[in-house]
Amino acid sequence: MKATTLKEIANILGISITTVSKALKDYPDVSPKTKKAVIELAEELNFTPNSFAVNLRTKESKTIGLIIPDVVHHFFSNVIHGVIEEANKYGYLVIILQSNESLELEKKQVALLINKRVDGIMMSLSNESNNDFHIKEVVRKQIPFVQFDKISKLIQSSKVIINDQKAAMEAVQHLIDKGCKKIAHIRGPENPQNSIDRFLGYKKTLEKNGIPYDSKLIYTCKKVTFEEGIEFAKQIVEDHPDVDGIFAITDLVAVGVLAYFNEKGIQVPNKIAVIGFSNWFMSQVMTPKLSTVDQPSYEMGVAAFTLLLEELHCRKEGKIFTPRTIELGTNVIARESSLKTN
Amino acid sequence: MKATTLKEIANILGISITTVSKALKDYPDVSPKTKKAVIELAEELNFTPNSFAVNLRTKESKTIGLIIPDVVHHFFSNVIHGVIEEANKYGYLVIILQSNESLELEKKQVALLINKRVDGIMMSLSNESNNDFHIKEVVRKQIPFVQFDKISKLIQSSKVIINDQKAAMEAVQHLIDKGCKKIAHIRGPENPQNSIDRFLGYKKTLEKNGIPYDSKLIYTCKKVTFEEGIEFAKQIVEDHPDVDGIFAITDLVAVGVLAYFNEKGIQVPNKIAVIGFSNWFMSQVMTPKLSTVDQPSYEMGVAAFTLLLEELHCRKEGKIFTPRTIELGTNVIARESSLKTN
DNA sequence: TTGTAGGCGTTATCAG
DNA sequence: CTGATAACGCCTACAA
Repeated sequence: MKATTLKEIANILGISITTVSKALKDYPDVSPKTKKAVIELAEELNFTPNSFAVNLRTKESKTIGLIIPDVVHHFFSNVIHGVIEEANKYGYLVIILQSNESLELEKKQVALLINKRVDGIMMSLSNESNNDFHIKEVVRKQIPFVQFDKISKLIQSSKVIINDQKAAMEAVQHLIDKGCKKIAHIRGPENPQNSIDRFLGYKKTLEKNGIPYDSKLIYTCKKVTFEEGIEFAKQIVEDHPDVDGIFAITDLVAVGVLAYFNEKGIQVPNKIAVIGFSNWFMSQVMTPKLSTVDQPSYEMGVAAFTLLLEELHCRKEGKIFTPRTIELGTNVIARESSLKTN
Repeated sequence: MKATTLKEIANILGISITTVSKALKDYPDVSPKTKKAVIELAEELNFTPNSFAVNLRTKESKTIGLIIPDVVHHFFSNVIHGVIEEANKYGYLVIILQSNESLELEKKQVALLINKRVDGIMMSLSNESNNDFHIKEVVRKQIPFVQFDKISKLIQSSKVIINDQKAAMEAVQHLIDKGCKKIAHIRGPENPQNSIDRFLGYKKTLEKNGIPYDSKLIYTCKKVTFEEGIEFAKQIVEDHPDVDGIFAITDLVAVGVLAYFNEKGIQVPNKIAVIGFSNWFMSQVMTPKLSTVDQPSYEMGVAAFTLLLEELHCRKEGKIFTPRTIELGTNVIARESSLKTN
C-alpha cells in the first residue's frame, strides 16, 4: 500500500503537479472544474501530503519537544496533559523525553531534539542542572524555548512559574497560625530554583513571626522520595522531640512523613502538623488528609505551550522576540494534617 | 544561525557533495586525507544531517506514536516511561497522544499519526472503542502496530497483555480464602476487554467455590473514578448490608470505596474486605493499606516497544511479519484491606 | 578516488 | 488559468 502522491494524481488527470498542488491548497487561480476533479480524485485515493516532504520544504515539522525530569509523577503527568491538549489544538504533536533528573541525560535529550529539528522545546530542569551551557545553546540557536516549573533564572527565555517563595511563606504561615512554634523543613536538593525559593520562603516566614531560624531543622532530600519522607520524619522526632510542625518540599515526601507517624502512633496534627506542596490526588485520600499547597499543573502545561506558540509565530514573521514570563497562582489547602485541635 | 549543510562543507573544501556525504558515512572509497578534512570541518561547523531530508530519503523518521487513554494515571505514566526509555535506546523518539477515553478522539489521533508517517503506532484502546475500523486501517496499511493493556482481540497485531481473567480469579479467590462469603464486584465499562475479563474471572471464581453468582452484586463504572468508588460503596452497603468483600476494577475505585468506609466508620477488612487492581503507589499508603493485584506497567511499555521494533525490523527486511503476543505476569499483593482478623 | 545526475514529494516563482 | 523549473538537503547508482 504505497501512499498516493501529487504526481500520481497529476498523471491520472493528465495535468501538471503544480496544478494539483494548487487545487488542493485552494489557490484562487485554478478553474473550478479542475479543482473539483482534483479534490474528488484526491479524496478517492485518500491522498495526504507526505509530511516528510512538507517538512523539508517548509522547514518546520509541527512537532515540539517536551523534556520532563520524571514522567511518573502526578504533577508532571498533568503538565504533559496540558501541553499535549493545547498543542493538539494548534496542530502540533509533542515528543516527550525524560531526563531522569540527570544532567547528563538532559543534555543528550536536548541534543536529540535539536537534531530532530523540532519547532520548539519546552523543559523543566533536572535537579542536577546547574551548568546551563546546553540550554544557552538552545537559546543561541534561536530555537523557540520555554522553561517551566524548575527553571534557570539566568537563561533568557519565556518561563512559566509559580511564586515558590510566596507559596512557601503561605504554607509556613498557615502552620504558625494553627499554633506551630517549632517548624522543621524537609527541603529539596541544592540546585533547583524552586527548592531554594521554598526554603527561603520558609526562612523568611519564621523571621517575620519572630521565630529564630535554626539550620538544624532543615533536612535536605537528595531524590525527593516517599522513603526520604519516612527517614526524615524519624530523624526529626529523634533529633527534636519538640518539633510541632513540618513543611515538606512536596506531597510525596509529606506522605512518607505521615506514613511514619501513622506507624509510630504519633498524632498528626496534634503532636506534629504537616503540610506538603503540589496537591497530588493522593493527599486528599490520606489519613489524615494532607494539607498542601495547590499548584496548577495542567494550567502550567497550557501556559507553557501558549508561550511557545507566541515565540513560534513571532519568529515566523521575522520579528524580534521578547521572552515573557507567566506566573500562576497557588493557594494553601487546609486539610486535617494541619488543623490542630489542642 | 542557519544549520550547516553538506553543500557548504563541500564548497569550503572545494569538493563535491557526494564525497562529503561519503566521507561522513565512512564509505571505504574515500581517501583518508579528504575523509579527515571533511570530518574535521564537519565537527568544527557542528554539522548534523538535516533530519527532514533524511526522513524524505529514507522514508522513515525514527519516531513512533503512542496513544494513551489517560496520561494522568499512575499505570499509564509507567507505561509511557517504559516505552520512552526503551525507544530511546534504539534511537526512536515517542510522540504521545491522549484519546481521553473517547472513540472520536482516538480516531483523530490515529489519523494524525498516519499523516505524520510515524514509523509505528502503539496504543491502548479507549473505553468507548468497539468499532475497530480505524485500527483495521492501520493494520491494512502495514503500519507497524502494537496493542497493549486494553486491546481488541479481533485485530491481528502484536499485543502485550496480562491475563486479566486469571488475575481477577486470584484476587477473588484471595478474598474467599480470607473468609468472604458474599462478594460484590465494581466492574469497568462494557467495552474494554480487560473489564470483561476481570468480570468473568470474578464470576468463575464464585462458581468454582460454590458461591452463587448474583448480578445484583455487580456495579458498573462509567468512568472508573474515585467518585464512583465512593458512590458504589454507599450503594453496596445500603443495598446489601451483608456483603463482606468487594473486588474493584482498579485501585482508584477501591480507594474511593475505602474513603467512604473510613468516613462512615465501616470496618475494613473486618466488616468488608476490599481488593483493588493495578498496585498504584497510592494503595500502599492508604489507611488501611489496600490489597491489590500487581500489574507490570513499566514492563508493559518496554515489551510493547520491543514488539514494535521486531515488526519494524521485519518489515524493513521485506519479510512477512507474524504478530506476537506477550503475556506478562501479575500477582496478588495482600495488604491490610483484605486481612480479616475475626 | 572523485564527481555527475537523478530522485525522494512538495512548494514557490515565474512564464506562457 | 496552467505548467515548467528550480529548489529544500540528502543519498546512491553509475560514470569518469
